[in-house]
Amino acid sequence: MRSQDIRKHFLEFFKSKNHSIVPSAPMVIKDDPTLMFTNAGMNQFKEFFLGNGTPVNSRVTDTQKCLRVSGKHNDLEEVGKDTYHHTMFEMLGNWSFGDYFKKEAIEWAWELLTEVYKIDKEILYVSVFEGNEEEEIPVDGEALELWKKIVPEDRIIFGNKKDNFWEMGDQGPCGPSSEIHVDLRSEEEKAKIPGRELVNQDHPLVVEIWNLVFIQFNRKADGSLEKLPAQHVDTGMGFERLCMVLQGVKSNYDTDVFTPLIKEIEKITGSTYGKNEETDIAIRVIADHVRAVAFAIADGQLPGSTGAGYVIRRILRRAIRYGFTFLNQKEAFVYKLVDTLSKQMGEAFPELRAQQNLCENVIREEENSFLRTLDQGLILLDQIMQETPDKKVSGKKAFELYDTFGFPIDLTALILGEKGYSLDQKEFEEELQKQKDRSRSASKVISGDWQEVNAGETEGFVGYDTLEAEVKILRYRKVKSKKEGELYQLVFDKTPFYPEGGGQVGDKGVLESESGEVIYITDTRKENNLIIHLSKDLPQDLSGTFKAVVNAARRARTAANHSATHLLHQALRNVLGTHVEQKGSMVQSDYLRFDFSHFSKVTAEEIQEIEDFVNTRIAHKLPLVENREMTYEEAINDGAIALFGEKYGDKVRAIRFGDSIELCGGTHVGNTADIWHFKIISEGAVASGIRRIEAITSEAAKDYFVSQTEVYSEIRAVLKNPKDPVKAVMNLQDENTELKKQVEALLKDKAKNLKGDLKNEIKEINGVNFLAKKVDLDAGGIKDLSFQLGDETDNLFLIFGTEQNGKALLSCYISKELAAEKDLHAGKIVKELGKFIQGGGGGQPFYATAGGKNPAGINEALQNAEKYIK
RNA sequence: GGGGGAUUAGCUCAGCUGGCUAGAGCGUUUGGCUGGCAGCCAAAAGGUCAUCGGUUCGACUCCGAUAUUCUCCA
Repeated sequence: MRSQDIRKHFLEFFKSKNHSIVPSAPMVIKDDPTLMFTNAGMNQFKEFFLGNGTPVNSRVTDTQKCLRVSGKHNDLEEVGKDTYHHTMFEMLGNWSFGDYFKKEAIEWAWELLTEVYKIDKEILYVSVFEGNEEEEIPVDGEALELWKKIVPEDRIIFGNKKDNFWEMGDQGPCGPSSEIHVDLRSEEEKAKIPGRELVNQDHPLVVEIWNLVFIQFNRKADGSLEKLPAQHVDTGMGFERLCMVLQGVKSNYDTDVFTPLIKEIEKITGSTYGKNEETDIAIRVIADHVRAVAFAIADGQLPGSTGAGYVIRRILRRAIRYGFTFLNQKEAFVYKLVDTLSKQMGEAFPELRAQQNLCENVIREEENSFLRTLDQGLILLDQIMQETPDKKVSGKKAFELYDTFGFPIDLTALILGEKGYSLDQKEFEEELQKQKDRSRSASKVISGDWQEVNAGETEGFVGYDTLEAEVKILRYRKVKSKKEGELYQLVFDKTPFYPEGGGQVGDKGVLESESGEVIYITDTRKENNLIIHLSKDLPQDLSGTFKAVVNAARRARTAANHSATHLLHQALRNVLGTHVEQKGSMVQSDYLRFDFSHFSKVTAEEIQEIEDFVNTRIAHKLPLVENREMTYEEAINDGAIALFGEKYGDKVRAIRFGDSIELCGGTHVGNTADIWHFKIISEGAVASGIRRIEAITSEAAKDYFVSQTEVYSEIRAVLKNPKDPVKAVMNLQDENTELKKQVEALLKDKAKNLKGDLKNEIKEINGVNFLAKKVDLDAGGIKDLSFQLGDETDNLFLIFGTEQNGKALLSCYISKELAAEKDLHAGKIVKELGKFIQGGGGGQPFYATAGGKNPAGINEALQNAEKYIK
């Protein structure tokens, strides 16, 4: 069965059991601070488990693209070494939100595997949670009884808390799980060791394929469990593993999910899969990683140096590294695989096809830049080896190479090994750990339990139409972090405060109690679909009704910037072409930032055209037309622009100004006239194929023009109001360089004369050409003069003194030969003479200077100089 | 968000613990030689040593801040 059909059959099966098929959520998570990537099928439904939202259908099924790069069962560094771990994978799942529970979940899972996919019942094992005495959780007897009806008891295994009790995190919904395992070993192997002894033992051919989680508890901050009012089912089946089972192969990489990629890698790199273990690992690493990276980029996540972008960069660099070392790829090649991937998976995931061009460009650029890093690192490593005669390279050195210059540690170890050097791995690990501890303590967040104040559900955001509302506090908690200190997070029954999202910053404002107490709301965010208000303090009395008031001026400026962002988007597509796609935006009160795909610099003329386009629409006073109750399809049919990598609900909000229609949850002005004016202040690149425009509107634009005008008039005033200021400045510059040249020539002339005069004053004393004199030159001039005289006269001993800005300066020059011959040291001499001018000094044997605060002593110092050659 | 590094000629970079009058290669210009594949030889031009401040007799070098950039960690 082809992988495409395996996926289809799964979804169809649950559709026949009254489940709605929903699309995969984006792999990159945008508005959940606790998670960077979707790492399990349940992520997009988290809000339903937490009770923060209600699903349209209580039965849902999907295939979810997931990314795992850390965690108990998957470390990035392990992927590729075996045949069954991945960074990016698909998770097939079926879900019940307070609907069916263990009975149906278990029976349907068995039916699908054995009757639809026709997997031999004899090779399947199931596990049931054995209970945990410490936490007083009983054995999952319910699941056990259900399984007993289907499976012979000798194929039911009891699992401990680690394997069979599922938790989302330290806090939140959790519950026991039942896993289905499959034994793919040969008959001989099975005869030697029974399959049930290998379940959960990390055997590559005895693997878990489906995990059925029964969510029935909530874990509180103190570690205790409470029963949930509604019970849920959350299942996940690894798509790639299922394909392995159904296609009768022994490795995920032998399924048709991976074979096209592997063939292409063989072709590009001229290597063969299946002959050499090192080569195989490299090929698997690349095949796996290119999927993860391409999907992430298609979801809008570019490789970068922070957060999710950094994870993507690391994955891609690992692929490059393996290609570099084991497949001898010294030039960019990973990007060439995107085409194959897009052909193969573009049907199930159309974003891949749409973003193919971008994916290729971004990956190629990233490859080139990393190959440069590697080159640089190789040179540095060579240097380290030269500086290490005992051939024992310290972990500190290797860490520096890794930490500061980005040179991978495994490459360091490999090269050192080849050259017969050893590496202190332990010290390296220690250094790494230190760095981790530093970072962790800097970003640690401690959150307390939610304290309920008023019961009830929250209505959510009501601030499209109003900036003020009478609200009640539903719950609050205290959060402590190094960055922000102690803060309170408050949840209201409804709120006019816009939470940070869709690129727009969260609102600020105040909360007024009936008694007149005022609490400042410093920011508003969204977590698991819950709107959270941040404040430094809590009101004295939490129970009453409060007036929540948004900072209106700030919101108005933000709204102007957000609406301008839409017009800018439209302008870009008009002026530059429809290949322009939004790749990110940041809408604040004082400026806006817009990233978009475009492959060349936007010219000054185009910038002008874009500004004009937007300002024309501002001048046309286009009213806001808002539709909050459209379906996604209706909006798209109307011509609305949706964003890749964005998760849309079943009802969307469309924002329209004239011909600009976008799906958007942000706040906007009522009429484009409220934007006043739009001005681009910068344009530049953020990544290959991605450009960034920064712009300002309304008051900020006014301020900009005012300050620019001020600077301009100041310049004019300084230049005495010339007709053409630009020409005036250019004249000044020309004149300046001309004068500089003249001064230089004059000074040279002067020095020449002075030099001639001084030369005549040189006296021979004891075979040494000696001169001690006060001159009127600065430190640089004296040095110049000294060396010039030194070039022309042998056996020279010079002492110059000068007064500069009320301070005394002495300098001493001694011909090199003379210094060596007579054992003279200018530095020592000048130090001794320095006491006459109340100062100190030093330098080399042949030239030294001293400074002091007593210019009156210069003459005395000069008189004393002669004794050094007597 | 936290740490580390870098910023020197048009380009790629040296310049060690403060003091050799800031250098090299490539490139540019000029002159000479030469029948090519990076032609050869000679000479010259080209630098606010990122910016600002501090320490010092003296700062490219040490310290602090800023900007830009690379990199690791979260």
